[in-house]
Amino acid sequence: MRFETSTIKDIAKALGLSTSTVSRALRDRYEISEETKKLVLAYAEKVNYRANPIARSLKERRSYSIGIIVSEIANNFFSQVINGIESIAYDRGYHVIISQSHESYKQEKLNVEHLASRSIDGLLIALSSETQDIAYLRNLYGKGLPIVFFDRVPEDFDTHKVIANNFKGAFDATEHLILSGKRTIAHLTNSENLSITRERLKGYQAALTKYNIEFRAELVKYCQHGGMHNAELEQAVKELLPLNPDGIFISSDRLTTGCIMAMKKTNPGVAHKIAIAGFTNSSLVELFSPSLTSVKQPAFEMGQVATELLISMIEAKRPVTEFETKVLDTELVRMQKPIGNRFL
Amino acid sequence: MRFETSTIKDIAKALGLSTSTVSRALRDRYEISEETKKLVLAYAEKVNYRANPIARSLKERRSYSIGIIVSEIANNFFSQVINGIESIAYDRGYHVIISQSHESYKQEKLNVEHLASRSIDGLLIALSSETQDIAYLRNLYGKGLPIVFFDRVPEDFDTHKVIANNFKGAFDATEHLILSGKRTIAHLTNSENLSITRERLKGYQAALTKYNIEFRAELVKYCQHGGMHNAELEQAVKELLPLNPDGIFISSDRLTTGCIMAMKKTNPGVAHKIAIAGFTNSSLVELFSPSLTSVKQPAFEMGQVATELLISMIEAKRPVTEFETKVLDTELVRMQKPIGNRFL
DNA sequence: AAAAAGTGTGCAAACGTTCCCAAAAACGTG
DNA sequence: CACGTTTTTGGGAACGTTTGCACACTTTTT
Repeated sequence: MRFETSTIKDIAKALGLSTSTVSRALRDRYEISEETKKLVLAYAEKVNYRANPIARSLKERRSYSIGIIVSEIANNFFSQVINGIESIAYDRGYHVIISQSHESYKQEKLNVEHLASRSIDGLLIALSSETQDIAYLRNLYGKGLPIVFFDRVPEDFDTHKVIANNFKGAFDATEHLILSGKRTIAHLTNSENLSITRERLKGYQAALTKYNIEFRAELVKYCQHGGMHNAELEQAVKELLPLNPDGIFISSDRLTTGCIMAMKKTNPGVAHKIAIAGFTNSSLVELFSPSLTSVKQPAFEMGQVATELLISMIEAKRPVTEFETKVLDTELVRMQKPIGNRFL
Repeated sequence: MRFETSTIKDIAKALGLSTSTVSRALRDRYEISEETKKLVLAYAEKVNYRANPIARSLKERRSYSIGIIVSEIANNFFSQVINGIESIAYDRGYHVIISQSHESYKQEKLNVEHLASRSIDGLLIALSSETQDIAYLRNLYGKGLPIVFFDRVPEDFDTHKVIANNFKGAFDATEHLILSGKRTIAHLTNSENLSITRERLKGYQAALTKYNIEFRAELVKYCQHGGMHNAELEQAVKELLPLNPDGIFISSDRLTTGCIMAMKKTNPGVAHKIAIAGFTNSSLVELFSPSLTSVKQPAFEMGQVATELLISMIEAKRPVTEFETKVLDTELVRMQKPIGNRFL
């Protein structure tokens, strides 16, 4: 069950030309007389000709599509990044294929390899929290697949990368808590595997240092699965609360919302007593209770920049050897103060 | 810049066989000796052979991929539907390509036609709130492209459809408000173009009727852009509040969150005085303040069912003529009562 | 022992493009 | 008007598969 469309051959036959001529007219390549070109174009328009992208891909050995790997599309940050990616990709004639790793290394690898076999022209990827071994990416990269990392990037991989200024974002958030008078500030974060985890931890520590607050390792809790499992989060919260933190800095979107949820569930009483600052791109934070201070990443822009870089690699005539790591600034959105004695 | 992989030809050459034999061994078709099959399979495994899906698509005139059109992936409901779709599609060997209409008819049409030209084998679509004219879909459908609608479905289009029990969901939510003592219940809803709008309106009306509450048209506000524009939402809220509703039933995910946001912004004082019940699949509702009663759709399941139906159409040997409309039940999640005098 | 049936394999065409190469047409130029 | 040069066109291979057909060989049937 497939539907018929007119091909270049049909046009050639109808016009008494060769397929090569028609192809040239359509693609506007090489020398071709203005006259025949017009003729062909007019006829193509008339029969509503659409080039078959599959055939084109086969011949040209590229697909005009780029693969995206994120852990979860149901995540404000990532869906905004994807919107940024699309905005550039479509403009430049590329299609995007989105895959989700669900924070699983196995799934991530499977998806990447699936995409690669579908001859994507390039890959945009934010690593899963489980990922430690990126040999399979090196392998593909070595074979010539352009890759640009964003958000969660590996350290020793020579290619373009786009990240937020995680250090500063974390520093600002922590400093904000300190300036509101908090002294026992916990840090709930993602798997140590991730670059963002390490960078944000450093920002957190730097802020403590600046204000002469001792860093206490037991106040830092890692969630290996990035908050995908509720049990993990609740466990972390359960371990943290007995230490009586008066503030908590949380380092990722899902963890932030998940943590508040876990606190409300396990210790509803204290949820409002602890000041929260966390990375999140949710547009709904204003509705949250308890309210929180959030670090917003320029997600849309991150997607755009990463895509520009990727396309530049794809379309480069010679292998690219100069790589850059773009760092984009985050924005601190301060908690809204309660009005009166009601939490609004 | 493209990377080399081994082809069927390479294998044939290495093994001294013909490409046909290799192809048959790989595809496990026709009569082929157990022996050669093993030989080929072993070698293919060794060189990590991956069939080129592009070539296969060209030859077979199908792509093993299905297109998805939703208005927005950054929407809890739709991202859950997509997860459901993926769960089935991948199992059955299909790839999914996601496109967003951003509630724009033009964008929707463009995306669909783009997908069609990329020879997707079938289409799963939830119409944009702007869409009135679906002639272009009929056209493709007439040419043989299998289409299954979900959530937002057209009335007179003979194909499979999967929807939630919108009438009942709306009825339950409205009834809940009534049973909590509300008598002036407003209804904030999407564009009249959408099936879900009409069905939910009926459910709302039925509940009012059951409890002898007069239906007042001025209490119903439509948002043509489905809450994509803040101005639209704020305007609706501004028109609604002077009518002094004590309850409000909201008919979509984005509108629900958007409306609360708009109320808090424009009239923070009353936001907590109006009982809210709305359709939303957000996992974050528990964090919201004011809290609300929500109608949850079985989004994941909806994606699964729609995909099953679509694949059955794709793989049908003869044109399908018997169509079904599956209706899935919604779930009412009652508002959590405030604990003590704090809104938790 | 010959014919029929069954089994495994290879050849070659096809899917719809693009593009190299050569041929043909058009044009200058001495 | 013969020649070179430029412009335009067509032939045909190639991209990596799948598959109808034919052929060769083996086995069964008569």
